[in-house]
Amino acid sequence: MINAKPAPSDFIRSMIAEDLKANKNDGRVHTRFPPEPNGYLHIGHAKSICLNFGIAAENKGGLCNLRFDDTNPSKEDVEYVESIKADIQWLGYDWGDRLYYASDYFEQLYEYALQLINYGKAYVCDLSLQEIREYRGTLTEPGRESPYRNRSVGENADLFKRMRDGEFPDGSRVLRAKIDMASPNLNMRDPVIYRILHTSHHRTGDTWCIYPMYDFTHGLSDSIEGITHSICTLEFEDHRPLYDWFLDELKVFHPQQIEFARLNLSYTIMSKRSLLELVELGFVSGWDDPRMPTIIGLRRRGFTPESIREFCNRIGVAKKDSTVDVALLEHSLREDLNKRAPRVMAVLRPLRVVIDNYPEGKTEQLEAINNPEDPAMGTRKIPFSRVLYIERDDFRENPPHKFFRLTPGREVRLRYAYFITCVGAVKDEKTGEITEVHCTYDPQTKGGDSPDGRKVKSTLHWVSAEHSVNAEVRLYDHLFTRENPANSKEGHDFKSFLNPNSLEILESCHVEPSIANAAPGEHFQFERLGYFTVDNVDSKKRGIVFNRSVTLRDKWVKIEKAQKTEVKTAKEEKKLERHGAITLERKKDDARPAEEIGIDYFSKIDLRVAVIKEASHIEGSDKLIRVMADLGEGHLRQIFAGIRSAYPDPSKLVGKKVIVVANLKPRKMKFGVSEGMILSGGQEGNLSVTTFDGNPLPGDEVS
RNA sequence: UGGGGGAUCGUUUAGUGGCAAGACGACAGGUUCUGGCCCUGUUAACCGAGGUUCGAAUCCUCGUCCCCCAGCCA
Repeated sequence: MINAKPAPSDFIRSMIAEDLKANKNDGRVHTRFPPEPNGYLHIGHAKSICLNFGIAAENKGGLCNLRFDDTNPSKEDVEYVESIKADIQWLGYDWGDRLYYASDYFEQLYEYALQLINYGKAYVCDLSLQEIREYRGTLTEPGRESPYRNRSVGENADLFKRMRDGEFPDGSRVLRAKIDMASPNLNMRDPVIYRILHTSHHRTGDTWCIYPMYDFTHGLSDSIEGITHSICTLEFEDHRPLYDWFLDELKVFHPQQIEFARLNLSYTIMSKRSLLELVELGFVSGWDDPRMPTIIGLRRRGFTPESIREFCNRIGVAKKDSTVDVALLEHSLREDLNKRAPRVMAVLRPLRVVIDNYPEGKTEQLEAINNPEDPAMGTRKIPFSRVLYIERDDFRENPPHKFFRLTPGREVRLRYAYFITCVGAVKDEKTGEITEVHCTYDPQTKGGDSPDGRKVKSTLHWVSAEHSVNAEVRLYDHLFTRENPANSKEGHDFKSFLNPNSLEILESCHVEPSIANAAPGEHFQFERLGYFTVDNVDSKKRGIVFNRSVTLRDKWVKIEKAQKTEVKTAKEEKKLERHGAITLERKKDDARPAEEIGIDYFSKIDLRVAVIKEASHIEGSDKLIRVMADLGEGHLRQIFAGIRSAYPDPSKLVGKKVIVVANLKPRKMKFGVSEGMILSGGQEGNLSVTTFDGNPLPGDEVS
């Protein structure tokens, strides 16, 4: 049973509860999920699915239909119909025998249209597309009535029948509702309800060459199916008067339309159009690319239906536009997989470890717990031998502060195996890269505990070199670098924020032998790394492939990051102060003196490498230089820098690599908008910008 | 400048005239054979200005800001 947890409460559910109390609709609750089969379902649709099917499930006798809104054959396809059905089922919902298509109602819809004509409430209009637009008026001016508005009922009926019979070409005529061309609601200015489209429909074939529009179709389909609550997204709010108008004029059963805010997720996009673009332009491998917010993409990535449903439960339903933090989605997955995923050991970036005092050729089978969260999942055996692999990240020749892992002279635990002590490291003389680490083990610590109560500061995962299985692992990160790529304030195209590091493929990973034959879709926790799922597309072809579904929360990366920014800020703080460039605003109640500004503020400063493409003096300013800088964003930024005194010939700056504070609020100046700040320092008289000699790329983060 | 909607911790959602609550995040600590899980604590909000009231996030007035609408798309 879905929704075992207490049902969430929201304004829609309260509304339905009120209706039930008033015995509206004879106590029936009947919803529907009405996708248009013109694309794949995404997490935003999941919200709607969970809402509609959820409400039906929560109410006694409640039902939810699946109805395809297939009124535009030029965009729709059976491929999408099938994928949508599969996705809903995978999410765990069941429409029973109530699978419908708006196209099932075409004949009845046609009759309704004829009825409207007979009531004098609809007319055939011969205006062109362009003319209809002109006659509609604007947001502030009323529209004008079509010269065809007052055709007789007989003529309208005749013309409409002939439209159906295919006598007229596409675009030559439409059927319009006769409402009010002066209505402040544009939707009520004689909306089109039928258009001519000589296009084959994926279900009705060539039976029809006229197709009904959404507004006409949707409400009447709801009515035909006896839907009590027709739940849709906010943008249809101003369509509600029209929804109501059709039902009232035709005097048929009148469902209630209720609108809620669609889901937006940080670091991704949700519009079908944009998603399609990513697929068609090849920025992703397909609708099922594990970085896509599509249901099929999330599924391939390793999300479970339970985690998605739980997520939908948590985000709530309201009318406020919102962007949910993707961290909440990730949290829901971790929470689910923590309970269910078996733990295994896998080494992604292998470093060879030789246990010098372990007998050559010997193998031991050590017992490991499958899931500490669920003892019922039992134990398994894993092979141990003299040569092992550990994670490269788990060894440091010169350990930073708070690094607890393996380092020369230090003893650590190999999970479920032995304590080992590092006695040496082999380096590639040319590159300086560590190629092998030598250790000794303490036979007394077999199983991972020391009889003398000795403690170690960390436990490492490992695999036996000889027994491990090679695997490919794909690491994913957010598809976009911006929280809200779709609506950038600067008006950039969402594609300019694609994250170049959203996919990293690791080909020489080693996993423990127990999962050599894991089935596609199986979930595991790779201890200390994250949750991984066997890829269901590429695994068969080329050996086993794992997708990283989500990382484990990781305190060490936070410590490491904090250490880096500490160094960075200590250096940069001075420069910024000297330049007098940044005044950090303190909160009202913040009692700290200004000189004790917290490190948090500085960790938010985004320093980027930029190449200066143009530099020129500005007429009317003896201090500023105007610079166009490339930060690798696909466009140049205009920056005004107060460095003219140091650069009488600004062209010297062209081609120089400099550091730019990239995340400052664009500042309007007399000469234009300044989109950043160039780091510079020095005393009066020897001021200069900070430049680079190495080979950093534009947009590289400076730390 | 017309119409329709919306503003509560960083994010999200409760609270509808009587103690501003939870979740995620962030931060700090405890525990630990996963720097995971778990536990504890800290941080942090009613868009603004008036008014009504013993008492306002909630009711009233006037503002401000944000979203949607000018497809023969849905």
